[in-house]
Amino acid sequence: MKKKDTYYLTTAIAYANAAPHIGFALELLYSDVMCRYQRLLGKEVHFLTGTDEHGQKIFKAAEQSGQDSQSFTDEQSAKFSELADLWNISNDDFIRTTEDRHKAGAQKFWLASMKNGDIYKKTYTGLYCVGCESFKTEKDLVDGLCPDHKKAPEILQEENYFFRLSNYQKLLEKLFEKNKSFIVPASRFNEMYNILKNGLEDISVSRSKEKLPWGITVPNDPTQVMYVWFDALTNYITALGYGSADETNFEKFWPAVHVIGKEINRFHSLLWPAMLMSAGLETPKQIAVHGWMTVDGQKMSKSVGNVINPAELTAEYQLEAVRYFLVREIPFNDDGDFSSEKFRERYTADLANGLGNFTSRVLTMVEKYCDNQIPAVANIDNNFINFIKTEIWPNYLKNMDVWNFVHAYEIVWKLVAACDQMISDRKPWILAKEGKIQEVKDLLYHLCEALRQIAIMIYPVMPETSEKLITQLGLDVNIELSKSLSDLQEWVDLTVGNKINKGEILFPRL
RNA sequence: CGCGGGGUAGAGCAACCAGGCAGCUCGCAGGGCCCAUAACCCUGAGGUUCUCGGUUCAAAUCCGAGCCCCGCAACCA
Repeated sequence: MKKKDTYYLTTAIAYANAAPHIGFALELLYSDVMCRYQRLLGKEVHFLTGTDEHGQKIFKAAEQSGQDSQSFTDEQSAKFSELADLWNISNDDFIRTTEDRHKAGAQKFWLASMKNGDIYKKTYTGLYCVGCESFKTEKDLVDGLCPDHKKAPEILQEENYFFRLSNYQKLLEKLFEKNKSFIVPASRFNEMYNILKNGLEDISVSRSKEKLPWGITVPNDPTQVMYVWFDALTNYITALGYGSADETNFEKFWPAVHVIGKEINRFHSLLWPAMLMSAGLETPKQIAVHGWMTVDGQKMSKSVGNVINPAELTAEYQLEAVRYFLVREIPFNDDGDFSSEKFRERYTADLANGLGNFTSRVLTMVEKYCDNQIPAVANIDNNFINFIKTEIWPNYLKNMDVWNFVHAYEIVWKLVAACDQMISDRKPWILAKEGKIQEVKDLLYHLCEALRQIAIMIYPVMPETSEKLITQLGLDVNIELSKSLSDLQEWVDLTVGNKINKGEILFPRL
């Protein structure tokens, strides 16, 4: 089974107990950039996102809102798929854990794991807080009391199903040793590797239905529902049709690259691979762990009141600019800060004064000096071509490949700066006055071609701007974007004589 | 002694692994230009590289001690 031309990427599924958080938008965005890039590389991409809709918190949130759980989650989940549309996310599928295709698959998965002897019943004795309706650990308690309800928890026994995570200690270690980029960045890999080496214990993977009616029923035991994580993680394969009559997509696309936030790394890097091994399936290709966004240097929190609503953010600023800012400013492998001030700075410097102004000056000159047409070139500047070919593209590609979008786009803007500098050096307005019109045309031809290549490089992060640029150069968007990246990065003859379409200013000053 | 990351111009970061003129972006000051969105180009100012000690011809870099910030552990996105 050959899969080298496919690329399957998932975001974590968002827990749908509240309105979408900017952090999830960021995760969607990183994923979208990578998927669009992979499509440019010619891969057949399958991009999945969705919502996680079971568990205690959802059940309670629904109760509080006075709705039944299903209509509550219908409403919540819609907000997330709307966000994906609003942010121009190119996902191919959107899964909800309350869908039948997921529930059926999750149960199949349970049975596969159970058949291998990895799921067993055990009586669990724990400290149960009636107020919270959940078990507490010693560490949760303050002075022996539940911090939320100020009551001592009861000692309660419950029979649950457990997953033999401990069985996979050795196999997981092997997985980690064999593939050092199983988790990126390396710091996250090390974190998990250390936890792993400290030893894994079996974990409880079901709850009594009596206490928690909102979940997927354990196969052959109507008294129990699956623990949300055991349920949720399987979305990555149930969405591909695992366990259904048609497993074509599963065969074709699995295993996945999982894009997740650092807070759920354990579940994805330790529990999930063990679950997959238990069900006799391939482990994920990679876990890519991104950092968090701070606002004005502070952690976002409801009590501070600095939580950013993604829809409000893009209502205030141009979506493409927001996408660029986040990708350029919040490094994938680390935390990064958002502030209006930083946004304006980068917008003005990179988009308005940088790319936008550069586009504008080039197209205006083509209008003015070349009768609005892509000029014919007499002398090719090999230094310039080599610069793009050897300094820009390889660096761009190398960084995009490893989620280093910050550097990849830094490189692209180096090209913009080099072009601006070239205009200053050659002074086309003087050449024009001196009647050296072919020299002007040669220069402008090079600048137009550079602009075309820049349009391709920015496509993953600013697809609409990319298309605008391509159109302005008198090219056909559909034809250009259907070409392979190796063709697109070659220096080509733009269609000489093509009319350019100078449009609106790309990025007006704020 | 739980594990790990970090402290470098006003801000954000690079250089550290493998010691050799401390670099980039933004901001600031001055100059140039007139194709362009008051944009663009050039020059300049600005550093006790957290502290103390050690190794070395030479330390931001290596070693030791300390101070401070942060992440994971702990269903935060």
